[in-house]
Formats: sequence, structure tokens, C-alpha cells
Amino acid sequence: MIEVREWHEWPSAEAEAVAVQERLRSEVRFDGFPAEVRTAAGLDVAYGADDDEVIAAVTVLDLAELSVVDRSVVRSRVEFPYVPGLFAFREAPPLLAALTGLEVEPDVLVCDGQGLAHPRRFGLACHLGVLTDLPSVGVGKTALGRYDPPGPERGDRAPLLLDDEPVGAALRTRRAVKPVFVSVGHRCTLDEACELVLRLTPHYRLPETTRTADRLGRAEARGT
DNA sequence: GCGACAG
DNA sequence: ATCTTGTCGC
Repeated sequence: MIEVREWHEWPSAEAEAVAVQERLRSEVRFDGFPAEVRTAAGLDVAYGADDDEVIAAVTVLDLAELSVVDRSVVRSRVEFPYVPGLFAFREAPPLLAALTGLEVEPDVLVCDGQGLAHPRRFGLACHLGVLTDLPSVGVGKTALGRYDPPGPERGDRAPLLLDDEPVGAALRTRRAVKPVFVSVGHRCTLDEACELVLRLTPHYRLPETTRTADRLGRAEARGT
């Protein structure tokens, strides 16, 4: 079972949230994946009819078969507004609750958002990685930072730069399709993160992990 | 003042 | 995130 580290009090104001990020970011580790990486979790949040209703969904996939071996959904209410740079304070609480409901502990978390590609180098993927101490990678659909277009072939990549600093990669997962934006979350290298994302994208632009979690969340958002 | 701004 | 039809291409 996944142990979620105590995060003391969740911030209620933006200044507190920034302070939490600056304190926790020193705990991100960059040593590679553990030897055995057989399963990966996809995490996603869907929004319900009520303005403050959120549905956190997690699926665990077996990497060899890309089959779903476990899942968990949690409905709750948002207690933090969406603020660029503070995204994790909105989505991490429900996602951590959903992670707690898993029976199969995944070897790595694949998050729907950024990791180090963040103004303070502590995006959602870093946050979830540090609080669970599980390896994690961030996969964003839009970039936070600038990049030169990578080559057109699947697997082509270009550095993602923020403040003229490399923070991740624009990775092409499908030929001639907009790249995804991969960055390290916790306990992995950028190469490992990109390699994992390619393993998870044999057919579509987005990883199967995020796709299955997304479907699970929307199904729950509309009843059963 | 103007543009940027993960989901 | 979410509200939504048709359309182009493999």
C-alpha cells in the first residue's frame, strides 16, 4: 500500500503555497529508476457538474501488456483555485486520496502536468513524487517554457527551456503530431522519463496511462 | 500597458 | 478543466 507522507497543513493562501514548494523542492531526487519497473500509474482529474466537484482517477498499467491491473477513483471537492504555478495544490489532494485506494503499488507515477518544468522547478509530478517517495514523471500537453520544434519522427526530441535553463523535453510520440512535454518528477532521469513515455505511446500522442485514467475519471463524472 | 498563464 | 460539428487523412 502507498504511504503518503504527512504534508502538515495544506496552504490556504498563495504565499504559503509558494513557501511549501520552495521547501519541498530540495527533496526531489534524480537518481535513476529502481531496477524493476514493471508497472506505471496514470493520474488524472476530471471535473463534475458542480463547480467545485472533482473526480481523481488513477489506473495502474502493466508495462509489458499495457493492460490495466488496478484502478481507483475518488470524488471530492476542490479547496484551492487554479493558479498557474500552483496547480498541484488543486489536484494533488484528490490524487493522493485516490493513490491510497490502490491495492497494487505502481513502480512509477505518470502525471498529467509538469515536473521540473515549472517556475520554481516543482510541478505536480515533483510534488506527488516527493509526498509518496515514488518515482514520477510529468507529461504535459502544453509547454511551460520554450522549445525549438523537434524532428518529425516518433522519438525525436528537443530541449524544453525555462529561463534559458533545460527543464525537460518536447518529445514527439507520433509522427508529425504536436509533441508532449516531458520532465522529471522524482527519482528518475530525463532519458528514463522519455523512454517510459515512448513505451506508453505505441498508438496515440498521450500515454496509455493518462488515457485510461482520463476515461475512468469521466465515466465516474457522469455516473457509474 | 501588454502578453503569458501546467489543468 | 469544460462547452461542441464537421472535417481531413491514414
